[in-house]
Amino acid sequence: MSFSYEYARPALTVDCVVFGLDEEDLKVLLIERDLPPFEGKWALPGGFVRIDESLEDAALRELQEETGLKRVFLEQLYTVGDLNRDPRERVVTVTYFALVRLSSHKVQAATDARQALWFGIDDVPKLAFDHDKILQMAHERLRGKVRYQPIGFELLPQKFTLRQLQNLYEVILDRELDKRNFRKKILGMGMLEDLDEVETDVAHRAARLYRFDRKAYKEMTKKGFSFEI
Amino acid sequence: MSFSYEYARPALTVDCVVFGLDEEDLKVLLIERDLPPFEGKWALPGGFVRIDESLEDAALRELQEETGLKRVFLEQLYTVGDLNRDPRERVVTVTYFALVRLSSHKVQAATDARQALWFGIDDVPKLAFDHDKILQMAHERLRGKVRYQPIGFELLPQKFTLRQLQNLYEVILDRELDKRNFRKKILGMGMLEDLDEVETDVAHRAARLYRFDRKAYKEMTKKGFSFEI
DNA sequence: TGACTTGGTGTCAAAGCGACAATAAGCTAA
DNA sequence: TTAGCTTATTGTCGCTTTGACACCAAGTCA
Repeated sequence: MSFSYEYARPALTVDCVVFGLDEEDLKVLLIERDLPPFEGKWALPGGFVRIDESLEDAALRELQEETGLKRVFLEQLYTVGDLNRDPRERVVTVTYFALVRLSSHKVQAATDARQALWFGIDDVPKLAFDHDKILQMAHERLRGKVRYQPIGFELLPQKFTLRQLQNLYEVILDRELDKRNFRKKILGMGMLEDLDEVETDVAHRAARLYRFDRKAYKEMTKKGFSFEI
Repeated sequence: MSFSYEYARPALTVDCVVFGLDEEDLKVLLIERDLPPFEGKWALPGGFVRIDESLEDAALRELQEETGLKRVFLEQLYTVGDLNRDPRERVVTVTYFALVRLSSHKVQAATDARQALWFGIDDVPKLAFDHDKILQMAHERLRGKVRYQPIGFELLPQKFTLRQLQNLYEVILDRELDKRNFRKKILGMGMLEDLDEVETDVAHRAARLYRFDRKAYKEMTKKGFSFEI
């Protein structure tokens, strides 16, 4: 069976840049390709869009098929359609990006992928296609977004310490923040719920645990509050 | 002649949201469709991507063909691929948005369009396809962007008065700004060149003319300056 | 020349920002 | 038991930025 059209059509794919936080390092999820072209090379998880699924559904499906990741929140990033980005033929790809809690997602390679692995953002090898460029764009978007949207919380465990939160911002923004000013600012926003618990199994004074208060945050944005770090 | 593929492929199009400023109103460029579907309805200029042109080239070509507009600066906005957004078949569209000086661009309908016209942003009729949604998204992007990037200058004549600039921000942000504070802030940024000229043909005291100093602005951003209104 | 319209300017109080250091709590090892 | 180590927690102060606010200047027109 085949499909015919009056004019040539580019193939349409989706690719996903998934970020995670592992203790103190920002990581990105990559797969090792099991098919040509670029067989054996590392690449972003992704694949062809089927005619009867939305773009986001395609991205979610490919992500699950190739890495085992389910139910992540995807945000569209950019659509790349340069003429020779795929050696086979004209391919246009819609890219997505996502943030996940590394600890709560087991990854496992499957269809079309030999392996799925988390790479430290500074240890990413040369990627297939123009995926380096896409990854770079996603990284920039992350840096930009984290400053005015509370997306950092997607990357942390549900319960976290202020030190973890600050560390996350320092890793993503790639600069140090003053501990006192950071705490003052974040706590002053009133969107952290103090759980009245402390962390355990640390060899020093235990820090208090907090939780992101989604409801409070929504209320605040409705009233014109604007998050900013 | 026809083209066959093993799997069904969505058609790929581009659509453009072009904003302009007319004295005091924000306008958007629309075309009246001359072909089914939605023949006779107003829509965003756009059309099919050819197999041998980049997405942006396609957008520029369609814009020129349908409205006569040339050499505009396009920025990619979003890619829409819902299943039934086109009654004919599955169509995925990559949307772009642009800002132009209304005065320096004559528009004229051509291919596939009966007319090309500027509509006040509040007087836009019901559009073909899901173009209403796309326009709304573009409008939000514009509002968001204008606050932290000096894009407003794309919409004004090269020489402009501070009143014109302030009016632009008021129209886009949809709120009034304090004249003194606005001038203090904008002039304090040091990216306006005082031309030592005044406007003419006004029935009151003539205002000084300024020009956006692109070079100074670039220097400043290099040094970490961040534009913000 | 007087009335009208818009252009252009400065101050002050409040809030927010960044720089800065000392004590508290809990663990470990002697 | 205690000394020492590590990290948690907290507040002040000066500076800058922000937003509120009102009057005179310049030019046109009748």
